[in-house]
Amino acid sequence: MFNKETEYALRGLVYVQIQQLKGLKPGIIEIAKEIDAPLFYTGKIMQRLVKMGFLLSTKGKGGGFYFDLNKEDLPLKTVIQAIEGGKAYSGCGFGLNSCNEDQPCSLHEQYAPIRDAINKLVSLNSVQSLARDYNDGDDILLKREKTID
Amino acid sequence: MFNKETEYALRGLVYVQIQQLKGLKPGIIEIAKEIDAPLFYTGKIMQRLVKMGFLLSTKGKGGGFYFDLNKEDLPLKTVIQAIEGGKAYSGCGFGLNSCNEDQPCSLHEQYAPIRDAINKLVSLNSVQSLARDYNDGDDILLKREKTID
DNA sequence: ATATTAAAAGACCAAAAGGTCTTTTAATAT
DNA sequence: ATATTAAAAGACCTTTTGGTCTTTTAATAT
Ligand code: FES
Ligand code: FES
Repeated sequence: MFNKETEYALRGLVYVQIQQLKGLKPGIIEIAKEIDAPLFYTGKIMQRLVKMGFLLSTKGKGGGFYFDLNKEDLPLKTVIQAIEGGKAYSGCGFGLNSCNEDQPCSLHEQYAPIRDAINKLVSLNSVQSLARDYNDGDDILLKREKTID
Repeated sequence: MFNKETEYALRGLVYVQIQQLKGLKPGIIEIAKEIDAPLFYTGKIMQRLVKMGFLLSTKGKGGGFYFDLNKEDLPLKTVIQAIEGGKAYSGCGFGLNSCNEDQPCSLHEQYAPIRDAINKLVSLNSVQSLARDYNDGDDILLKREKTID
């Protein structure tokens, strides 16, 4: 669905928000462990997210990542677009030059509603809404135990 | 949506089928030009498809690519899976360990129907059905003229 | 036979994605 | 002030994806 960087970014952001709801400010080591992502890579990605302005951080003792409470909710789409670019889920399913209604490909009629649904999903869901959902009970959002076979 | 190799493969297969309906047997040079893909890369991909048993080819004069008429229609999904592997559109939208109903993530309820729709689309549409649709009139399946700006 | 044609095989290359690690900078606590 | 802590910066590496090109093999036509 998404590439690794986007996946780790979304999971990391949601994890930070979950902790923030508990009044905590997690660091890279904790985040990487909890979202089950490579430590240094997670660090790099979180730093990129800070530079992009999606969240804040402080260095030193007691430091970590946190959200500016004055900012509005961050839709998944905003993060996805910032990392993967606008082409994600905006183009033709068949790889033609940008999909449109006037010159639809054979798959357009079937694909367009799917693409619209994906767009809706990532627009309506935010880092904050997912974190709130998570807080409501289930503990399987970020890291799932591998089923024993 | 798909990676380049899958895109070129699908376009190439559909193009071969379209030509076959006209009694023709296109070669790499023609295919690459018509589907607007890199010549040598197209060649490599078409060869891989032959080796995978999706279509046939003959060398030498009058040679080219064609389908075994005795075989049944080739669903897009079969091609996609052969190239990109089974993980495509079978996993969790959030990157957890394989999506399932028992331990759904926060997005599962919204994502599952989308994933199912994609699966249905690539299962119900085949190289042959797309080629037949194409033959019905519109000429924009494989290569679209860039709109003048 | 042999010249021609076109796919098959495979070596090779470039860019992007994914990932690791060290050094530097900025907080905080003592 | 200085030791400690943790993010920032950035060099570096590996794998995958995407792509190019040459050589070989197998058809066909003369
Ligand atoms: S034109 Fe191909 S999906 Fe819209
Ligand atoms: S468990 Fe995440 S989409 Fe199904």
